[in-house]
Amino acid sequence: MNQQSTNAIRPLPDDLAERIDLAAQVFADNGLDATRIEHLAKATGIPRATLYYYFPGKEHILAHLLSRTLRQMTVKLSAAGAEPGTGRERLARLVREHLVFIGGHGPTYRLLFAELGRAASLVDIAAGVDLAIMSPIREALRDGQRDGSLHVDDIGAATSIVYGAVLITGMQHLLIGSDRQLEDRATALLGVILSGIGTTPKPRRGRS
Amino acid sequence: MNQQSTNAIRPLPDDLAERIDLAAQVFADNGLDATRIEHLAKATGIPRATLYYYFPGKEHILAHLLSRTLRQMTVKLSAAGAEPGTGRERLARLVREHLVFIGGHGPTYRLLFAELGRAASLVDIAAGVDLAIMSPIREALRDGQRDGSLHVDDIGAATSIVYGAVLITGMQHLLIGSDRQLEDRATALLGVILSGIGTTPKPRRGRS
DNA sequence: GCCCAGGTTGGACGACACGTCTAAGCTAGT
DNA sequence: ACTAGCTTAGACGTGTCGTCCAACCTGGGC
Repeated sequence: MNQQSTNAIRPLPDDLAERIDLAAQVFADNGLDATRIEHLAKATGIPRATLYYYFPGKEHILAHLLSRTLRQMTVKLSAAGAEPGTGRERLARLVREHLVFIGGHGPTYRLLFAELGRAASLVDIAAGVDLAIMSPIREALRDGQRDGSLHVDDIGAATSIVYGAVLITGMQHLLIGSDRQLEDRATALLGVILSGIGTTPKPRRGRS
Repeated sequence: MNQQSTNAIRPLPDDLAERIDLAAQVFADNGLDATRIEHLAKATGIPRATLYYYFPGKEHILAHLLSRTLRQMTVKLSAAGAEPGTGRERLARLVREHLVFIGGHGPTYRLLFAELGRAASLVDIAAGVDLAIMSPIREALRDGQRDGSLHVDDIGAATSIVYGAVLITGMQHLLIGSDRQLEDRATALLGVILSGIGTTPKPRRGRS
């Protein structure tokens, strides 16, 4: 299925498909409202008339970038979730690959984040996020429960926790930066998610 | 400190301050770009010229709404976190009050979410979120570690996990809806966060 | 080499929206 | 009665989006 057809009027030539990616930084820096078509033309090297030859308008260019980002995440995280291993190992891989994706796709990821909060979006971000991000997590949790590597009473809550933790950590990384490597953060996050932060009425608690 | 002065040109009369809140739904439904001043005038009952008498422009009206929402959250969550109790009890209260806030402030909460992803915002949302949301969580975790009601090795990671879980759960509630009460979701979330989802090499794991 | 269809593009243009400004009427205090 | 500030409609200038036209380029077919 050629999903880009909903945002582009016609298939994009290869070099134009490459260059349009440069629009992501402009949108991320300015937001849809303050981004001018002239800005996009300058940043991408694609003349205005050519942009309108391929896209119905500014918002469709943004939608194209978001759809493409969701597809990339779907491919990446499905692959990470599908590699052999216990549910726990797959979950660890998902958390790490997701944070690495965020680290490597800062502008487009912030666009996705902003768009999730916007009702009038041309892209069904919520559906895309469910497919690309939450389904692999859910699968790993379910399989982990089955293979004994995880203990999950409430898969829905656990899915929200894992995704939420990655999202906030990723956004902090993008907005604030950090000396900690994303891989280290992934390990720390997963450690706390697995161990929990509760205490049980036991004389001594062993570290796992 | 009158924080609204950075977004309003002059203090707002009481009835105007009330009516401007109605703009939140318009912004949430349409986004900044597609929201027209005329839309805002219609929804709030405040004429265009009056809006410009009090605000420098459309974006400042949005900024006003966001700042006010952050202040409300700061008040609400600081209070929830400051009530007497163990760290664990305060954390439970914070999670519940936060979700309840989301339930009662859908439009403005989605605006905050969208704005966090937008670089060109007039409001330092990241700073506002840290003050309003993450600080109370951090405090509760720290105190829980001290009073023995919680066991937290990595407070930064745990803070991201708690806030992220609430955020995703709240957004799901807003976007998808649910039959589950927010209070129930809060309880479920906290349960999983406290227990963790890992397994430890023990013959039997007690439920807490 | 010629022809043709489609791609590429600059720039003119109409429509729309933001924000500014003016002026008129209202309100409350003196 | 006067005055200052509030409230507001509507005219206006400017900027931007998106449409359209026309000219040039490119590649394939004959």
